[in-house]
Amino acid sequence: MEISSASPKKKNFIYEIIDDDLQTNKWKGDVHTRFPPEPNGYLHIGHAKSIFLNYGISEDFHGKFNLRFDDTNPSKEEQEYVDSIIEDVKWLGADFEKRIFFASDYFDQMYQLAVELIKKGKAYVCDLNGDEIRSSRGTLTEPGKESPFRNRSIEENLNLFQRMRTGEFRDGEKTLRAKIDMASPNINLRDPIMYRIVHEEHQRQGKKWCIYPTYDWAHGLEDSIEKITHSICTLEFENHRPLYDWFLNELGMHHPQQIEFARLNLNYTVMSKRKLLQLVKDNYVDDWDDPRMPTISGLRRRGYTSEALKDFTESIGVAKRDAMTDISLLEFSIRNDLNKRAQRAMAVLRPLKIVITNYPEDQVEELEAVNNPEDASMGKRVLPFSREIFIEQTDFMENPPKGFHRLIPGGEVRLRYAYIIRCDEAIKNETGEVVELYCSFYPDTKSGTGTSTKKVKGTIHWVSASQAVSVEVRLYERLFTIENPASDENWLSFLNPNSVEIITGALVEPSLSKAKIGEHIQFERNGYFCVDSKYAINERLVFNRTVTLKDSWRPKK
RNA sequence: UGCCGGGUCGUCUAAUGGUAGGACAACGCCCUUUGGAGGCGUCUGCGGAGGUUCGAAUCCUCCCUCGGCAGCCA
Repeated sequence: MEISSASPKKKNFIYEIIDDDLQTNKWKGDVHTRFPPEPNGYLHIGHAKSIFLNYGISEDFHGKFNLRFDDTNPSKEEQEYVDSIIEDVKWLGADFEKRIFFASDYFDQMYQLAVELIKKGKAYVCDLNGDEIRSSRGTLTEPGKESPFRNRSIEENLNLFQRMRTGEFRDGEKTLRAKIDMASPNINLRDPIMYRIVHEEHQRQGKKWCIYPTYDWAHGLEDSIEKITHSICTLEFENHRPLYDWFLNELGMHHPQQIEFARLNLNYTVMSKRKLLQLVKDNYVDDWDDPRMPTISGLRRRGYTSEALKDFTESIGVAKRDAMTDISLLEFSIRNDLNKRAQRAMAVLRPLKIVITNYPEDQVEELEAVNNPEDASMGKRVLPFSREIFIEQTDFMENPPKGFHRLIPGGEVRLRYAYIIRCDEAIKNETGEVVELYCSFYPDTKSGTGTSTKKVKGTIHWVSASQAVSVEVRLYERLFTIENPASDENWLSFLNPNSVEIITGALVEPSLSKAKIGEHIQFERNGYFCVDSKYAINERLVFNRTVTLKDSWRPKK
């Protein structure tokens, strides 16, 4: 636990801004942030960065944090997304207490404020259609043309706007626009649209409305109504800030400060909701929570912990420069976390049978194994050992490269927690494939006895044949084969065909038969795994590989 | 040809006129009954050119370069 000080330590440029505001008493000591997702998809790790940033600020400065759904577009939003977002935000540990809000609950208020703007002569109803508005907006280098409806009387605007609301017009027939400056070098200020007509049922408001506010009009109002002090968003809204400020200034309302930071980009994946939706809809992945997805739900199912996600977002920092973060930083965070909390177990992914020829036929020994060498309080367990065991196929090589420390013909290796064995004979099938090993063991080399005079380079994991439990294991690789798939319009062609490998004949030690859904376990020498929540049928266990162990072994030439 | 915002090790990020540092990655070595973990070490960076200054990543000028913006999406 850290000692909280009046002025939290400087973490990034946003903390500096807030520090200054506190110094100058700009907000009378208040710090109030929010996370404002649109419920049009599942949250991803980029959202986690924003959530931890906003929630972290509220914690560090003893302020408040709101969860607010920016549900202003009924054609894209669904209740399923609202539910998943609430679950994910809670799972991340961002405590919004009772402060969960919906922009749609402010629609009446927003409507009244729009009327107010019309009365000030700062907004007008425009009859131009979409094409006409676009063509009259001008270009990046040329000013736009003023709408012929720009100078309607206040009375006419009031009347028309009211009739827009009551459903007298068809979709797209009219809009309400702010009257700002069609020649502004900032295109967002060229009489932006505040309301559009959409005859569509809203997931929370039903058929109450057929006009819906646009982001630019709505967002500042939402922040203002909730008395947000620091409205933190991503860089692409930088050009919208003058408009955010314009609306709030004209209305003379509480005026939060918008601050932009660079969104998270991770290599070898995509982060836009549109692309993630396409992966789901077109069945390139199983669902939003597919363990290969960068979604919060996907990462959770994959075995990531919220603590690791938080640690990751803190380690990458917050700044204004566009960045492409290497996935290895994320992997470091999860390994670091799981190393401390995951119980160890023996699991053989691709079994190779060994018969220990000098071990008694019917004998079963119980060997003691530590559950976590990092944490003695996690205790010990018992492993059965017998004449027939399985080891990893990759732990035996007939013609090993230099530096190979595992089993080779005539070579010796230690079986973790058990004995040192020697490989006497490799049995092959008709195609020359090694299918079984005959080995002998040295009785005085039992782990923990200290009676062994032998030294071996390698220690390998194993499971006892008769007690092992058969499970399914899913190994995941990066979803895309290139670092930045989003930069290519043929991004789907870079999907990794080997992003998941399903192994049905893996064998694990018997203690794992009691493993619970979501439990994190390290398969020694293999990686961190997590009991899957979806694929398991009946008694069958399915393990997702969260991440491999760091592997410093490189065959020398 | 417009406006806005950026450019510091391979990656991410500090330094706020005073020794360019950390983390990840990589590579060595040590240790190890997980080729895990841990320990030690090495490597590599201020986009460029001028200027101000005793002193510049930091201030000024110019250049180069990258990103965003022309939805009735957010």
